[in-house]
Amino acid sequence: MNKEAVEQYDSSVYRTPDGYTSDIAVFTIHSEKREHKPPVVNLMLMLIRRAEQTAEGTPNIEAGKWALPGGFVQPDETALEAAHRELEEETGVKGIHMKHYGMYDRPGRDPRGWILSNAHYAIVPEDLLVSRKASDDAEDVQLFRLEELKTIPLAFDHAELIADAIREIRSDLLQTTAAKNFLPSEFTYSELQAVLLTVTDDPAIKSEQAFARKIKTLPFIAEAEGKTTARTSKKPAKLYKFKEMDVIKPIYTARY
Amino acid sequence: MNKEAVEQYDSSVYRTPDGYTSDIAVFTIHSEKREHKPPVVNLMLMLIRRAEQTAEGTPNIEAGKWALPGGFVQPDETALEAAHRELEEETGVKGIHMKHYGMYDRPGRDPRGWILSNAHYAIVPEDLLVSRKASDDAEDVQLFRLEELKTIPLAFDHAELIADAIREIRSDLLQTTAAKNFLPSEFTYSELQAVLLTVTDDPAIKSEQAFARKIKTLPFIAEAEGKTTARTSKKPAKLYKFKEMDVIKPIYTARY
DNA sequence: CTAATAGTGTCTTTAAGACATTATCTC
DNA sequence: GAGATAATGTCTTAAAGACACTATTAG
Repeated sequence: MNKEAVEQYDSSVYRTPDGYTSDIAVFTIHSEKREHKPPVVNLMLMLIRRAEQTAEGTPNIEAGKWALPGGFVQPDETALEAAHRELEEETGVKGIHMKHYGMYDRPGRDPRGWILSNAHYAIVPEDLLVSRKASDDAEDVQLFRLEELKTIPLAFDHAELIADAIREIRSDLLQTTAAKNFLPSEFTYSELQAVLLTVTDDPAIKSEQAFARKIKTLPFIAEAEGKTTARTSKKPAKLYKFKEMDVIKPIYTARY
Repeated sequence: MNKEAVEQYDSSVYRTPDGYTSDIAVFTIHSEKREHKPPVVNLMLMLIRRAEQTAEGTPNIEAGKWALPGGFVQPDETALEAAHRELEEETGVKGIHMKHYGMYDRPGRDPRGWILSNAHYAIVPEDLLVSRKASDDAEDVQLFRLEELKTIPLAFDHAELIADAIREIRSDLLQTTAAKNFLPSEFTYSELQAVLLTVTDDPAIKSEQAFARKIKTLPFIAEAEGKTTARTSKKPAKLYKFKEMDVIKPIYTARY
């Protein structure tokens, strides 16, 4: 590295952003048990309601509207690290799957100035969200079904961030092995199927028999030899697990 | 919007980034004709050699190393707009396909300070790059085959940006209709096949007969009725075009 | 026994894979 | 006619789709 060059560099010739934030679209799958009927399984998004006042007691921007959790990135961390830190501060959840999916930098998107947002989506198993920090007022943190999102007031350009997050998680669930982040390490065919059905109505995935057969032939899924569980039905069901491998299925071919 | 809140907001309580840059991985497909043999077709990446001195005459950081073209984003534009502007300034090329694929913000990635890089990849048909601006010294702008990239000195963390760009364009070419950006609006099966073969060796794509048959059944490709061209062979070949549609092919199913 | 999910048998239909053959044109 | 790419014919094999049927167990 050229030391002289570093010292001579004058960043003041360029205008610099007024802030760099990390936002998180936290998804979970909510399963609602019903008597004598299969459970209603839904993909849900966690939003927080912006407070009327800031911590300093001044009126808060976009107060009362719903927003993705997030906050300013510190100079000694990446936005991904900030997202993990903020999600833990907000919900007590840590160690979950998180992925960058977009960058939002349209001039005027935030009235406070030139503020960049690095957007991530997170996948959180439902049970982790239930054991949420007591410090959060339940009124201000809420899970929404995806259809509900059109009907509530959203802060800043978060309607756009959310629409993009949904598109991203949908394609990741169907085209990568991302579904594993909603599941225990060993799972039944019907558990995997339930995750996929939150984002698709493909008949080949909808049919129990077809899917139960298909899962055995998928190169990225292995049987957990000999293991079964009765957690999804009275009859014990075989357990499967994801293999560690990259999957690219070209749209131009049929097989793997 | 809450006006009082805007005025009371004090951005100085947070440290702000020292710069926001937009970088571009410019890909093109180079086709080298040979006598009595099929042409050698390769995916190539354009890089620029960093000057010894800045425009102000001071020593340049990372001078002499190869880097992705790019530069600082202005407050009145998005990084995507900046990428288009910079690519035109650099190569005279405009109106081409450009896509965000990553954000690079690791502390220390740029010795000049806390500098964020919003990375894009661009797809440029080869003939547009040939008519490059004369103002560029040919020595300092060069196309590299992907294998060559391991052997040349790269500036900053651009080795990482480039590796991610290659992964992204590879998966986009195979899993989306991105290949259309390397092709004329109407193309033969062998032209599409040549594009795909730059990023895959899938036997179903490699075989002429198999691919010529398969292209007729793809739901996102239509025949250009009655039209043919002889530009790829002595025998006139049918022309095809991409339909305007989203394609998601789940890894869990066989058909569309 | 009933109800529910798990899992198999089997037949039909469709598509993939392989390989040979024909078509069209330039040189 | 040689040589190149384009395109089809046809046979074999594998997989998808459909539907009936069996298995296991809680209540």
